[in-house]
Amino acid sequence: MRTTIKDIAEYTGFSVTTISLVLNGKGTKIPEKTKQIIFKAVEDLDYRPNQIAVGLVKKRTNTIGLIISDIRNVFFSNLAKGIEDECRRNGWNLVLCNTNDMHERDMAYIRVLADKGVDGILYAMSIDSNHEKAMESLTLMDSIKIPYIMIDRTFRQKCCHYVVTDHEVGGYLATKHLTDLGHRRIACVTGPLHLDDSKFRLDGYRRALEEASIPYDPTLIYEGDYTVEGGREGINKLLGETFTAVFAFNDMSAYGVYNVLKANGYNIPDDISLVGYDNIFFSELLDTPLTTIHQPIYEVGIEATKRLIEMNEKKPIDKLERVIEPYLVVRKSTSAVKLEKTEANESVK
Amino acid sequence: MRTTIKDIAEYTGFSVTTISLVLNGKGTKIPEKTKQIIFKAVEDLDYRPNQIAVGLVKKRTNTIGLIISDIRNVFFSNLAKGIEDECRRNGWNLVLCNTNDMHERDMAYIRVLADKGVDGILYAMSIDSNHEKAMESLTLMDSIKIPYIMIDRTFRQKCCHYVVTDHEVGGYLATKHLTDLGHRRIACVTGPLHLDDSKFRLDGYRRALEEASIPYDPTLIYEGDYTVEGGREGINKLLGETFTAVFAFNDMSAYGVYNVLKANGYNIPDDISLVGYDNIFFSELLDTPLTTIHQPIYEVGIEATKRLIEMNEKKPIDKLERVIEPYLVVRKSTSAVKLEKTEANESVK
DNA sequence: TTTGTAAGTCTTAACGTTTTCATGAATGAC
DNA sequence: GTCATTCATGAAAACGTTAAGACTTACAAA
Repeated sequence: MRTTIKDIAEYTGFSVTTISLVLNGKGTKIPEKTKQIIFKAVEDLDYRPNQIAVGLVKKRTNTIGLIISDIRNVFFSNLAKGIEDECRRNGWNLVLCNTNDMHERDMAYIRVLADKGVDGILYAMSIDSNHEKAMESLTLMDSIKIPYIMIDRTFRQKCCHYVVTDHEVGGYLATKHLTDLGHRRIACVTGPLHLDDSKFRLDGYRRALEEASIPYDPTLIYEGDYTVEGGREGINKLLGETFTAVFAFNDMSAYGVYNVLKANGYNIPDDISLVGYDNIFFSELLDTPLTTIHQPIYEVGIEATKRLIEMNEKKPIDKLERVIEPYLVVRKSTSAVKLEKTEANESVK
Repeated sequence: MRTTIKDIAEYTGFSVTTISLVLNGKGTKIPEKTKQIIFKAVEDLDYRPNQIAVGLVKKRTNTIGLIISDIRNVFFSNLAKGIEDECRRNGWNLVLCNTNDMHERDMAYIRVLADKGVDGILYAMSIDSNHEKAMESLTLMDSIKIPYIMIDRTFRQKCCHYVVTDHEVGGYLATKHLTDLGHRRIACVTGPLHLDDSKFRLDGYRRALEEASIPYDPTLIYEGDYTVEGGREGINKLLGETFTAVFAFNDMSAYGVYNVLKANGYNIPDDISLVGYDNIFFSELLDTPLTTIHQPIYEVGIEATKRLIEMNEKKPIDKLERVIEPYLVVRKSTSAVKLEKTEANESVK
């Protein structure tokens, strides 16, 4: 079978301790000659330490667990890539867990990862987690005593480490861009509003509205679910109202809006402006490239991973609250509101 | 710290052996009463076996390693989802490795996965692997004695297990669809032609051409690299030739072709028909939804994972050669060739 | 000569399980 | 009443490492 440290010991005539010492750079008292013999043997026999055995005694696996809803979601695969890239740079590994946004899977995976002895968990909570469920999974997290960082989504009721983008600012930037273009009736297709990220984006939307002295009109808000289909349904509902712009809370639902709008003969942006959120790379490939909010999600992955690894190296951190700023990417799906349009809306108002 | 089996032993007064026996369902001789006591203790103390220790003695980790180029690639994230879903169903886990298509990373990850004691590896070889490199990584694979299955890409020179889609048939279906529509000058933006998958797709293209008695014209072939940018470059080069249809060897490069074509004032499909390959979800969202070849890649993931797990359960399989059939998805980017166009081309010819 | 120190190496326990084999008690057959 | 068998359980080794500490030997200082 595989070469073990005992094989090296026999081969060289030294004890396993000496081998271990040398190989772990702790052989300060070991003369160069002995080291050379050992290194040569390692080479000859192609020895590499069994990491399971190492893990058992060191209680370290250099492994991170990532819990997300679905890796097929471009948002999450970007995140995962950032995480894995940073892992590799540090000689760590990543185990991937998809929950399909089901709370019980969050729970199951947290336990499994603990059993596997991962050294840290990056956690994007399931979308179906209400207050109680969120509390339950975070309590479980705390109980297993493994460092963890919440990514993308926070849960304000509980104090935990997190690395997120500033959803409020993102919502604000998207909306301000539209108000700056003269839009006053701006429809929203949001994400699930029990989620902090959606809530914050809506806060940003309202702030921008206020700044432009535009009253908040709840009839222009449709609570979606971050899917293309949700976007389609949302805009179909919304089409009964009057508006000159739509702010979709992620690019996927923006695609749904985009499709339905075009299918109904609307011109984007001449008739209706559209802004998305996420800046998925597909968004620039659309016939009318999408104006959107760029979330540096790859960077969130890197940052969170760095911190998680740090937590294992150094003493525990007080409280990690890292907020990364999103920014607006203007493309072709937004334009200044047409005068006639504005008048038409004014009259309806 | 964490509850260990010793804690359960102390708590119940039984030995660790008895606990282990009961918990592993091997306590045939252990009376029901004892079992109840032990189960209760496990419940009370919230005991779960340390999988690292289990792994060390059983030499099983119930973990699969996945080596791909980049999880951000929608193709691979679909694959990964299939794999992870099947893993979960079997109580297995997935460790994700991105190589960015660099051969040395293939090599490094293979070793790391072996060190970590994974029970199987799913391997999509790096795109930069020439014959020699491919041989090198497969030799390494063989040497670590861990079951592995090649996915998506094969390497004909070496006999290994694989689960792939039928690229030849895919290339044939795409091309036949175009010849059926009357196209006779069909340009290709291929993938890297040292890869079997690209080679096979081209074979399929030629077969369809032959069937329609159309001579193969190398000037219509551009060797791309499966990226949007590659698609752009390809079509720009190709625009010097005359053709009425383009077959892009994946959807990503089809997007590049699509963009450039539209930017140059061509109408799709009236002026030029376009067919892609992969059926990425985004393809149906384009203003002109893309006709493409659907690769059941999620299913490839499931199938490969099933087999890999089987290999661990049962005796080794002779040779796994599973080919999953792709199929054509007709959307709006292809149409019958216009008569005038055909004449124009004929005259050029 | 004794004592101390350092160099070079090894013995042993530990990590948390599973598994082989042993042991003692109870039961049943003769 | 003896022996064999079954039942119920436990001791100990093993998995492949690391690490605390012990043990030699050599040499220098007192």
